[in-house]
Amino acid sequence: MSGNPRRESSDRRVRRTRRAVQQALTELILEKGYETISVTDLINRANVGRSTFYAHFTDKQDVLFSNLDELSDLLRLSPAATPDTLFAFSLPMFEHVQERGRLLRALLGRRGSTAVVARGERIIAATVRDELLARLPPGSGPPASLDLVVTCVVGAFMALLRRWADGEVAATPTEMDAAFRAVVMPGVERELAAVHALGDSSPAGYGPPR
Amino acid sequence: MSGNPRRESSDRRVRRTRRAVQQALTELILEKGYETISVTDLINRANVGRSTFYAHFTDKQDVLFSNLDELSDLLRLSPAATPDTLFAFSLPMFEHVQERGRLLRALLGRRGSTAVVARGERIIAATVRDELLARLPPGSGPPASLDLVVTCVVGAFMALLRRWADGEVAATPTEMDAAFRAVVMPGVERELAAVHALGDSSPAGYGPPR
DNA sequence: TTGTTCCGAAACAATGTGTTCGGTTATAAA
DNA sequence: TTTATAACCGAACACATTGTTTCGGAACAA
Repeated sequence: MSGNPRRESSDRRVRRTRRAVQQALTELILEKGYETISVTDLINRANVGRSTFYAHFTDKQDVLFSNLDELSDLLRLSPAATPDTLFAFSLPMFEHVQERGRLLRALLGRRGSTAVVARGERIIAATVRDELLARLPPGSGPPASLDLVVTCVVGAFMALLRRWADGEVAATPTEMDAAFRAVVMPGVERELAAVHALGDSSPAGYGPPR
Repeated sequence: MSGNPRRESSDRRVRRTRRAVQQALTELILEKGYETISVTDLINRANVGRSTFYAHFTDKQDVLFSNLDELSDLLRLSPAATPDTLFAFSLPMFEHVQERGRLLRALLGRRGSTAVVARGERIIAATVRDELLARLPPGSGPPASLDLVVTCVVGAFMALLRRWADGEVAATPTEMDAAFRAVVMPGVERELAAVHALGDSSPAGYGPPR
């Protein structure tokens, strides 16, 4: 039993221990990738007793998440702060990933953690959903297709981000953002227009462009 | 040393053993999901000795792939067979996943195998790439943005497929296909038109829709 | 029938996980 | 400064998983 004591402890020893483990994790991620790291690796690198580790963290994943809490806040940028452009998160996100450098790239790429990707996916999905909802006629409820559109958009974005983090593509954040928008925006705007035209929340009017 | 002896053995015992293990795997996947299955689980369920298992397969993953070889062929449908409509694979794919029922859904969903998803991703990416290349002016080489577009499209498709396999969305294959096309096609067509208009392979003319 | 090949069982080393416990030491508070 | 306390270490433990090896016996193709 331990988990995350939300706030920093007053005892210097626990701060020391927690930081040592967290830092050991990021070092090891960069060296061998997240999945192959064992708790034994972690405590050796951190110079921390086994029992001590389990007094602070339940898991390898627990350490990872304790490191990612700050990041979650950073991801939650501009939910509807700029209501003029859709998907405002895209460019800042690519930029942020580039700045934070190797760690984030290691976590998002192929040798990274499924859990981190899933977490990011959830946060971005919520953001996209909110943005789209704000663009819909206020009266009607969310159209049935909303979640599918959100899934598409987030899927495309995360795929770009993952490939980019893997270094398989050489491009600037601006180029990545442009590619994302170029593929996704026309379809989304057309969707929004269709819903507005129908007035009602009846969403079945897709049909292939044919 | 064993791996996959491409063809069926003539020895009945070998066939018997391999099938038992393969079937045990699919049963266990449906019961507990792929990731948590251990080799020990497998040999207990299959009633097969430990040494026997390793005489036939190198790995848990080896068993999985031996089961999936047929599937790979099924995925490789209509690469350019119907040059009139883009992304012809989409609808048949959704339909196929629905027909094949629980096993494929279990493999693709959240509790499924990363390896399977990655494999499917690669195959579909190759298909999408070929389709788009066929639509480009024949003289010029592939524009630099091609791979990004492919990544977007495949990312959106796989995200839809995964969510659907997870049962989080109740929709028919036709509806899924329609959602996919509605989001993705307008942007892709606009891209293609842009490249055609520029005549040359210079692809930098994106720019956010602003 | 006969020689080959496969099979099951058991034991094995190696590695990892999560827990417990007694002794030591740093820390915060008095 | 003293002191009670909470955190630490390290070793040992039980347990699970993996992949290898070695048998005698049984099924198989010819």
